[in-house]
Amino acid sequence: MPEGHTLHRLARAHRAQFAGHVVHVSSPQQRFADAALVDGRVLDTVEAHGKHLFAAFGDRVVHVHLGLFGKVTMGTGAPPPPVGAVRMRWVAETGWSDLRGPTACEVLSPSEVDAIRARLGPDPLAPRADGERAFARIARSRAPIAGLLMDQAVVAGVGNVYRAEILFRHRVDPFLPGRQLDASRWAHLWQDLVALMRAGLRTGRIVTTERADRTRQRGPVRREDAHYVYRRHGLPCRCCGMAIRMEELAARKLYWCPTCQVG
DNA sequence: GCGAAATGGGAAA
DNA sequence: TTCCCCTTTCGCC
Repeated sequence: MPEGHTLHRLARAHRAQFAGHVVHVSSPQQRFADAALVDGRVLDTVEAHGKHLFAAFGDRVVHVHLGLFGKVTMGTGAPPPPVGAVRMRWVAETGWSDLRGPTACEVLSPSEVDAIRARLGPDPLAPRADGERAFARIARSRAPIAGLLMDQAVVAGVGNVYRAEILFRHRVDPFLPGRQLDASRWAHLWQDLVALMRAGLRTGRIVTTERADRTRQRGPVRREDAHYVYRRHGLPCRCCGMAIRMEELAARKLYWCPTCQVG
């Protein structure tokens, strides 16, 4: 489930399990030849910025981007025999981790990492993320807000689920040009996005149909009740009953309520 | 067993 | 805007 919260969870889990340990890095699938460059080194730390993951082994950094299909499985004890296409495997005395299907899995220098980070917008899950910086770009763009939210140079870490849900929660028309979005409306949306993604970081799920600050107090939300509009195309809006709509925007499916989200 | 879809993004046109 | 890549899972024969 690779939106930003997933990467921050992975960073945290890998720090907890591998930081300070010698890691044996390999590529059972053989498609990550550079594994040898970091194999046997001590892992310093792992950080996430948006949907990018950076694992530092001294001056060599493993950069991972899961893309749409990438997945990580990990465990303690001895690693199981590799099943399927394992691009990268980590094994340490504390456990193991397998990476499958990533868009990117490469070894970079610190300056190459800086270059990637420099082109990313603020990450709502970063400690002092600056929503104003994102708004500065939004406010001078004619592009639809739904597209801007998915642009990692504007906001890093938002994917198709969070963008559809955050727009619904604030009743924003997804096709509204960025420059027509009020600063105060954006400020509320950003604040809510931070809370929502923090809840996702805590729970490992994207649940948007209740207030983010209450997700721990209530019983588990059923899968079919977790979203307002995402993949609810044709189903009645939870607020007005109108059929939720779906349309492709920049090759990604966009879901919204045509009556709740206007103007 | 096969085709489609899935939380992405980069390069090419 | 269109194509292409990555892998697994699910629905439908």
